[in-house]
Amino acid sequence: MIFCKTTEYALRIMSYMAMNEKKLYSANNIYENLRIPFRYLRKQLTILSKSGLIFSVQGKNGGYRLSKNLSEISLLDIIHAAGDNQIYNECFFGFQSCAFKKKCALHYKWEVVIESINNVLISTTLEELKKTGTPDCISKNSLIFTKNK
Amino acid sequence: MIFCKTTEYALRIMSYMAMNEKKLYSANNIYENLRIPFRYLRKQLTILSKSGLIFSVQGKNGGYRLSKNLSEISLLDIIHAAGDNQIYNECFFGFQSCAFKKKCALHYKWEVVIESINNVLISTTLEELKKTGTPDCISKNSLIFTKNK
DNA sequence: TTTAAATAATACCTGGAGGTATCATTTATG
DNA sequence: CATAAATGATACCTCCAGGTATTATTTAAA
Ligand code: SF4
Ligand code: SF4
Repeated sequence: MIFCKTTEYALRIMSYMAMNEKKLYSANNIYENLRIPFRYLRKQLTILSKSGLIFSVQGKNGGYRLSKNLSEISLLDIIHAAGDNQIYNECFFGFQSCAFKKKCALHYKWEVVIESINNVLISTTLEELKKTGTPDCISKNSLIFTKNK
Repeated sequence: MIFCKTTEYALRIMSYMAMNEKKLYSANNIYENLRIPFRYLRKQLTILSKSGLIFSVQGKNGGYRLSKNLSEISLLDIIHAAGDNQIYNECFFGFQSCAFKKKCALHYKWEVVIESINNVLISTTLEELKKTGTPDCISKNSLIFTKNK
């Protein structure tokens, strides 16, 4: 699945919030739509707030709102904001670095894969996602995971 | 890093053993070259044996040997043999399946990435790896991780 | 000014991946 | 046949991602 759950959650949340960049989304609202375990969701939202990609408004009628333009938030930004510092290493076998001139059969093949991943993550912004309306898809999909608060 | 450690270990082990398909490799030999934590390595070797990709010879001078032709062992085979049942899901957000006609902006973009991963895993066999001599690279690289038995 | 609805902080619980430790079994060889 | 060198089986340890629980703080609005 490539991303860890927490990162996936962050991607879902941010994509959902991209629906309406002006709106203040409460944790409750997000929970109702994404069905991410409530208390964990709350925790992640504060983490995302601290990252600066969104900001929070406390008190009654509070919530969260994007703090940048959609076009200024890439998927990679979100991944980092979620605290996922995983680097998409280029060695297929997971070695830190290859000290050898002669590369194995996988080296270049895999480099292409890694680059295509990074390319998607860097070049795709929330703006692009909004156009095709992901969040709707997301919220409906998540109804599969029926959980109680 | 895409693969879990255990899977990485399996890939390293099998690639190393592909160097000489006739040879019986002892756990000690593999340890000396790959520096995978010894007892864990032992455990993984028995798992790989049970999977059928390699077989073990017990007793003095025993060890492990590939039980198929190099061309018959793909990277995906190895991953499965290592007990890694992860399916390379096509939904970027990690949803099980998309019940919607209208796909989000990431759907096709990501499908391409996933397919390229699966393509490498399915189409690359140990035969191909042997040609370029990965194992040497692997063994030298692993000396970085100096551990004691 | 009190209350209720929201977020913040903090500490704890849990399962499973990765790693250890110990003992049992197999077998070549002197 | 005794020994040493190998693998097999099993049980345990440890850390951390993911998830819970509790209490504190902020603020709109009745
Ligand atoms: S040559 Fe192969 S083993 Fe060495 S760094 Fe590249 S992918 Fe990894
Ligand atoms: S359309 Fe988007 S959210 Fe829906 S399954 Fe495809 S990638 Fe996932």
